[in-house]
Amino acid sequence: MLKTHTCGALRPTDIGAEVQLAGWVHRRRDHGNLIFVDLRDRWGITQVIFNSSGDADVHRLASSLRNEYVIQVKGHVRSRPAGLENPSLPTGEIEVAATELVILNEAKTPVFYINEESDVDESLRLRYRYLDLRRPRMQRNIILRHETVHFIRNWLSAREFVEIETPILIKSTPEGARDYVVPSRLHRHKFYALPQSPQQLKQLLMVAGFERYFQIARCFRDEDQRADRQPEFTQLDLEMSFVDADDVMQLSEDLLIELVPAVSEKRILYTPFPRLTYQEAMDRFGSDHPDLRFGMELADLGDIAAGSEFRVLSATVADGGVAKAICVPGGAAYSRREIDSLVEDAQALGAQGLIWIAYGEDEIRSSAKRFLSDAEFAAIAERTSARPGDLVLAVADAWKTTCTVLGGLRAQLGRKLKLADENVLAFAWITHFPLLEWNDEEGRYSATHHPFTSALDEDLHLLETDPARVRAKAYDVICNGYEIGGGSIRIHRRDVQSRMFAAIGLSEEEARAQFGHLLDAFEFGAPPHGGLAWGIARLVMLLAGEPNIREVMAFPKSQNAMDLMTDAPSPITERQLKELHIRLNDDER
RNA sequence: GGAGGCGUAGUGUAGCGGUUUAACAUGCCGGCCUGUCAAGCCGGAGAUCGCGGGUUCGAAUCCCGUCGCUUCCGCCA
Repeated sequence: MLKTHTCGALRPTDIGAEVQLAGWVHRRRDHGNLIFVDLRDRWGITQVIFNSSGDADVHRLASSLRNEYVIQVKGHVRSRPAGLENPSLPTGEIEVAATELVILNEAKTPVFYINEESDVDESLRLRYRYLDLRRPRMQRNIILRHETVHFIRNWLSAREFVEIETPILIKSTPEGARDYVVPSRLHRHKFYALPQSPQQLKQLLMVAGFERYFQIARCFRDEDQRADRQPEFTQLDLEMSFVDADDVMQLSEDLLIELVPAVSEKRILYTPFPRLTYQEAMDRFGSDHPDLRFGMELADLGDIAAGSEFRVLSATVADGGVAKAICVPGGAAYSRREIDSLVEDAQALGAQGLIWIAYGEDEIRSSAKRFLSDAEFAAIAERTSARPGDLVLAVADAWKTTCTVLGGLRAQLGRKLKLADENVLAFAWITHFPLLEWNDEEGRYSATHHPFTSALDEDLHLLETDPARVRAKAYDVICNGYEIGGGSIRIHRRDVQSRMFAAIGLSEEEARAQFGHLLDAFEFGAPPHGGLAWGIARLVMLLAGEPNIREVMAFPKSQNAMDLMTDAPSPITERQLKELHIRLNDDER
């Protein structure tokens, strides 16, 4: 070892010891005859002092040090003079008086500050990720991620789960997200796909009798990015046999409840985790992954709307739509411009329009001033608990549109008004998702979750007659407005799986071609099974209090899926293309 | 595929409603300095204002296009 101690280790009890440290020059303060160097490694910072009254060569060499030089120092530990301790450093009571100095490597001036927290252009950070990762924030986050994964592995291993790796080169299936594909050299014109998740493989592991499986699994989806979404990501993937939905939820809830205090300072708001049905989550919060750290719930104005002279309201309700509203505390003070921008936001979210009512101290301003009676304004205020000074935003539209628009505004205003306590994690379960969703584009139903999800026993008989009403044995775990994970009890019977494929418009032949391995397996004694998967980075992002997923990934991609450091994706050679039997279509470049 | 934001010395920003030597902070280089810890003081270098085109007597500034980063919608079994 080039060092006897880390830069975070030395304490007053070490005074007098001869030590050797190695690390990066975090900062230097050159007083001429006296040079202070803050030496940094992963574990901390130790002040090293070079004095011209000592070895002149060492002192001269020290004056050539610059930020981020990699050095090795030998010296003895001594206490700092009285009154000159640095209480903000764990090593602040001591310093190392250097007797020897080796410059292990010089460094160019960093392209951005490593030694202070400051905003840097994202593309620079990504291009020089190895420098970005030196910064304390990133070191903390990456280590937190390690601790999280480590805890999960130990916890599950202690409960007889087996970690099993599944292949990265698998079969492409057109259902679901767009696959990343890999051309085959040995098989002309054929392709592997990278897994969107190990879903089918873990089900086959249940058929294989492992009963309790998990994996920290890399997954790939060729879809566009979001702040919480990368094309390549890591899941905690988990599957169990002979369980029902409650068993899987309880186990992962227990894991989360023990994990959070073990790795973070965050407090879990509600235990046990509240359980909301999909219907209830949409009705009350306008989202299937609402932020439960604040209220601002959607109020139903159905009865008020039904009896109103205001046609926009009454006709919508008469046509089977709904009318709902949220109350924005203090919103009556918003300028007309701010309100107009909320109307625009609502339209961008899919609403035909947004009715706003500003309840002032002595007068009411409203976009529906001419259409609503005083009694109706009063009834709406009562229903939404609006007080003088508040702003009510109402939407009348189809149920789902109304809910998602108001849910979107609720999320946006919650952030703007800082209604959420950032030290808190509000976990909850969302259950009773619809099994199928109508896909307008393809003119057929598609699976809400995935086509291996089983229906509620009491709804299964509707699969052929009224598919939209079938609810799933599926559950999502949500936190602070993010979907952290989801899972389900799977179909384990061949006949039921065939009915499901038929319900999403897959012919027997197509099902056979795409999922034959699964159907076959179900004929060899598949046990009842279910599981779930968490997005590891999303969870760590919340634990770290970070606003986006890149902050907890060592080497994330940019929004257009590029690796700005290595410049991937990049062209390949003609020879590689030839081996892969691929000819590029230059017309499409 | 669509909508918005940003792009000015190494870095972070100001200047944008037309007239500047393109400003400030920090970093960088040099000098002074024996108790600093975001060290201090003095001096210096450093920017074809992302790129291309247009309007104008004159463009960092206005217009068009393009590239990069980012946020959102679509998409994400």
